Amino acid sequence: MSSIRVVLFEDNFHLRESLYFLIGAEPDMECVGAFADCSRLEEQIKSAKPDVILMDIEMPGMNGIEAVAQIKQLFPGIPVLMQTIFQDDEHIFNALCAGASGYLLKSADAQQYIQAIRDVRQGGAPMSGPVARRVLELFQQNVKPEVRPDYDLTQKEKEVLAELIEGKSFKMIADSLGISYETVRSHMKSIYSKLHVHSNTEAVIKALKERLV
Amino acid sequence: MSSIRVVLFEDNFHLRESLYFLIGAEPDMECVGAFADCSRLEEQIKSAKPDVILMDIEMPGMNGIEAVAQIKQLFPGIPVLMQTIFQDDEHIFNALCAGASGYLLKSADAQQYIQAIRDVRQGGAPMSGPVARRVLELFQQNVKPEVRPDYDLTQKEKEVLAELIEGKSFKMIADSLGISYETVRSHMKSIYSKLHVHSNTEAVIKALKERLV
DNA sequence: CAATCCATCACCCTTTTGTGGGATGACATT
DNA sequence: AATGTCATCCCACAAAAGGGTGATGGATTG
Repeated sequence: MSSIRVVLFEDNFHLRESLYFLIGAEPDMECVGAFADCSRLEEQIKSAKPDVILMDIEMPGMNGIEAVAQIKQLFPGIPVLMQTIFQDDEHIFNALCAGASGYLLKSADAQQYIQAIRDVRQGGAPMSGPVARRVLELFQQNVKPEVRPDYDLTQKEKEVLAELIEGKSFKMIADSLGISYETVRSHMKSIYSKLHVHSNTEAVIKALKERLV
Repeated sequence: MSSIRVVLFEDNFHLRESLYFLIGAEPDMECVGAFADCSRLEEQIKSAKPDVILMDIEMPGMNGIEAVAQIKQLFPGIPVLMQTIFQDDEHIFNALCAGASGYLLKSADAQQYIQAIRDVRQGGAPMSGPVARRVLELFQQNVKPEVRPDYDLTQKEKEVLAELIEGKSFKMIADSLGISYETVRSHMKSIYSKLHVHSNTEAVIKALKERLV
């Protein structure tokens, strides 16, 4: 693979310089930008065309969390690696919700930084040990392990339901599943009777709330 | 720290033996149990007193996901590392919800296994790269109470929408809000235009997915 | 005070859904 | 061979929802 293009945002001058040289020293990486703030985020990224962005959370002006949210909107494909001294839930939670692809504590050593950049580039999600554990715990708390009831829907019924919660009308469903309008209506009837509902809307609500599809 | 006591559950004989010797060969680990199934889960663990459990997902009898759920109930302090060939959402999601502390793909090499065991012992949550990424994505999808787009819905519009996602029909909404059917329709029209949707169903989907109410 | 926005309601017409039938062939089980 | 389930389709009628237009009074605000 060609060289990994890294851009970093870090307000501390010394740390920024250190990272810059650290990255530059790796044979498979180059640091194509190092900025002290996100004042011109969009153009900075546009011109640097990075493969990976290293973002400090605490910065003057726009902070790293707002920045990652904005990056995810403008350049959804570029993974953002957060680096911070904070390891409290609030910061981790917010950064990850904003779309970060990894979360490094500044206690990490040089080799961990480098490895994390490679990881995130290759589709991983590098996180310091304790952070990864916290993510799992937050996940386990927030995403209820609720066992999903099974309503004995057949395969086709599930397909129809899945299309329905895409917001499609019967006609559109018929079209995209390649079956006739009447068949869709048939399936809907049996879905209703299995879910004990009497409308399109109720079925969608039940399906979404109970994660049936 | 004293030696890390590992118990492993793996139905494949060769893999089980390999892991057994692999772990035994490490100076800071010992494999204090290697079982082909979870038939006597509780006593096996009780007598082995492991620090870490390595659990295969696909096994005859009780599968790894049920097993981890049970372990978490009986021995909440012992971290469980899942190992599997599956990397689909369903398996990852279920395993993590059940309480796993890590998730290894069987494509991992020997050193990754060993490192993962050390990690999980030290409070980390080792996950193979793609799995970690999926966990983050699932997390980002499921846990986001923060970002709520605002569509400038008026108070009454919100009320109507709230009733709608209860599964009520326009008539029922009119009734319970004490306004006329036509007024409900009026509100619906303006909700549609604000949410940029064209049906009852789509509005409900958008409202539920974006937690508008 | 004029301009807006909101909540309220009405009427008309079209399209989509809900509900009740019924029919066919494929396939699996008994 | 009989039974059952599933996916497929059709018809008919009624109910519900979608879309357009417009009207009223009240509250807010520039």
